[in-house]
Amino acid sequence: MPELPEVETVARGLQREVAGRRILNVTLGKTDFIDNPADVEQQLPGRRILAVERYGKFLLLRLTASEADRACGVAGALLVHLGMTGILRPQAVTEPHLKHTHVVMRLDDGRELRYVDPRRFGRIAFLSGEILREELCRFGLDPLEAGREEFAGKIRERRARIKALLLDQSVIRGVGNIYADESLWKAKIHPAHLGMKLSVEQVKRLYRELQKILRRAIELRGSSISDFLDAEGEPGEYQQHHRVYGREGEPCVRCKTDIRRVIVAGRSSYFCPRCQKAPRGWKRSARARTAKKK
DNA sequence: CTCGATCCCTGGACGC
DNA sequence: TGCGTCCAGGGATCGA
Repeated sequence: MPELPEVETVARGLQREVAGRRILNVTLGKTDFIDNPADVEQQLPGRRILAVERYGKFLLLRLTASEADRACGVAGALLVHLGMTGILRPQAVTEPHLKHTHVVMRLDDGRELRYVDPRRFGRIAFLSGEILREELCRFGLDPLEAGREEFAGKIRERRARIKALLLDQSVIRGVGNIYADESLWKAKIHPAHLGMKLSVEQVKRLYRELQKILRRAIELRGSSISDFLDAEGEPGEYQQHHRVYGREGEPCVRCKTDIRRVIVAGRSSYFCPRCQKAPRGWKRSARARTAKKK
């Protein structure tokens, strides 16, 4: 599932593979995850891909102004969110289309840039000018670019649970369930702690560990849990370094206590009950919630 | 402001 | 083998 390290890996691959290429035409399959399909179909052809960047969990394909109306044409960008199962990569025209191929962009080098996404949890949009600027402004800090003070400020001013804050793209952009749990474990913070209840020391540790984990995961080309592949069609390796994510019932590598899974902020959260002490009141309310549900 | 619930979607795991 | 059921997850949205 593509989070910051996976998207960064894809962005770097695409930058190598397709930056500089011109888009000749666009063919769409299912379009219910595309903001304005007609726009994508009409605006892309003729434009050149200037660069491919990562923005949070989005891929940002910077495009030139269109050839047809260079006089009044505006530069824009194609935003691609891979959702859970999205794969964006260039392939030879001779390669057969995989099932669930929903966007095909013919390039001027004879290849096709293809977007495949079985679950269609992703999003694609062509945006430019002020609209693009506004869209990007909705998101919070990039955890690798943010300073420690800035990061700490954003966390400690909020009463929401730290897990919810890490997942909230308008607070921190790019972190998802895997890297949230991994960094909280490393920093020894229970996911249900409230942002404003964390000590300066705890937030510092979280900032440091989150950055370290993200950087290491990028080096290993991300985590491939089920179907993540990068722009070259290769899986990542960071899943072999997960300490808590997906390891319910296995011993904590620090203290041997069994890893547990609870729902925090509506998401599965893996943690070590010994290394990551629950905040006061959490256990009781968690039990009450489970009981009520039954 | 923060929360949980619900929906979107498909494939994989699991039970019978 | 072949069903049905549950679950995964990011994000939008809605009501409490």
